[in-house]
Amino acid sequence: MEAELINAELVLPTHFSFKRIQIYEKYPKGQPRGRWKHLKQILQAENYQNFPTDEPNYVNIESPPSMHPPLRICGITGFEVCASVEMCLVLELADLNLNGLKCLDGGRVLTFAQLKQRTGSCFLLGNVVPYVNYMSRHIWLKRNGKSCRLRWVNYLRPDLKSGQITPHEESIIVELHAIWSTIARNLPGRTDNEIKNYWRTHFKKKAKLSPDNSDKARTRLLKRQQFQQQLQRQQQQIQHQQLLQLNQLDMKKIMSLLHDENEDKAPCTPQMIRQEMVPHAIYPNTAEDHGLLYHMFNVNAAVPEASSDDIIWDGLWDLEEFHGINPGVKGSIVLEQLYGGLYYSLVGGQYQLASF
DNA sequence: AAGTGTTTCAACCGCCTCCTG
DNA sequence: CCAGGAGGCGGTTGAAACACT
Repeated sequence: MEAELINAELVLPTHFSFKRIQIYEKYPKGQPRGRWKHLKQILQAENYQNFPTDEPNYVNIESPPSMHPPLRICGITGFEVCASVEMCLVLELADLNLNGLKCLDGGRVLTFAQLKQRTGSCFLLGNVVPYVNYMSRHIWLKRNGKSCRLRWVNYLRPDLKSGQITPHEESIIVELHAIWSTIARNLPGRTDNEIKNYWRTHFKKKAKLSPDNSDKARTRLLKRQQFQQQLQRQQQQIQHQQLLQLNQLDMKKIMSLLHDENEDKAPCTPQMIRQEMVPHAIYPNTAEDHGLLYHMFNVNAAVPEASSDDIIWDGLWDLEEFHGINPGVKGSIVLEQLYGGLYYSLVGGQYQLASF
C-alpha cells in the first residue's frame, strides 16, 4: 500500500493553487485576449468529463469541510458526527481505515469527484475525516482545513445560488450593509463573501461619490433598526402560530414515541426523535430543504420564489441568536421550534420531555 | 492585434468567540 | 479556570476577466 501511495505522489504536483492553474498560458504570443474561461466555466466543463483517476483537475482538487475530532456536530447535516450513519457508509464505500493512510481504490488515488459519484451525495462528504486528512497531508500540503472549508462554503457548496443578485436581494443588501453574515443568512444560496464583493463593486464607489453626511447616516441606521425590529416581530408572530399548529399535529406522534420508549426500555435521544420525525438530513440552506421545511410549517402552501416571505422564513434560522443556542446545531434548533413548548432536558443521564 | 485601465471575485489574513478537554 | 483549537466574521489582496482605445 505504501509503495503505491508514493507512486501516486510522484505523479501529482506537491501543491496546487486554487487560482493559478493556467498561469503558464498567460497572454501567449499571437493569441487574442478575452478567451480565458472563468473558473466557474472551467468547473462546469470538467464536471462533464471523465478524467483519469490520477489526473489532477479543478474538480478533483476540491475538498469538503474539515471535520476534526473535536467537532461533535457536522456543519453540513447538523447531526452528531459520531452517530452519523453516513460516516460508516462513506468509510465502507471509500475503503478507508481510520488512520487515513491507506491508499484508496486498490492502490490508486480516489478523487473527490469519484468519491462523490460513489456516495451519490456531497452531503455525505462532510464526514470523511480520513479522506481530508490524507489529501492534506500527502498531496495538497499548503491547504489546511480552514482554507478548504472556506472554499467549500464560498464556492463548492451544492446549494449555492448562481446568477445575478435580484432586486429583492439588492434591497436587503442595501438595508443591512456591512453585516454580511446576517445578510447571507437572509439570502439562501448567497455567501457573505459574495454579498461583500457585490457591495464593494456596486455601492461603495457610489457611497464615496455622494458625501455621506451625518443625517443620511442617521436615517440609514434608523431604517436598519426598524427593519430588524420588524423582522423580529414577524418572526416571533409566525413562530408562535407555527408552534401552536405543530404542537397539535405532532403531539400524538411524540406521545407514541415516548410510549414506545417505555415499552422497549431504550433511551429516547433527541437524535432518535429527530430521525423519526424528520427523516431527511436537515440543512436548510439548500433550496430543497427550504422547500421541505416550508411545507412542514405551511401545509398546502407553495414555496415562494423570492419574496418578503423569504426574510421571515429565513429569519427562523436565526432564532439561535435569541435563545443563545450553539449556532452549529441547527438540527436541534429546528426540533426545539417544532415541538414548541416542549423540550428535552438531561436529567440523571436520561433525556426527559418537559415543557417551557 | 496589442496595450492599458477597470472590474470582478476567490482566497487570504487576522481578530474574535465558542467549545472542549 | 485555563489553554488550545476550530470556526465565524469583516477587511483586504491580487489574479483573472473584461472594457476600451
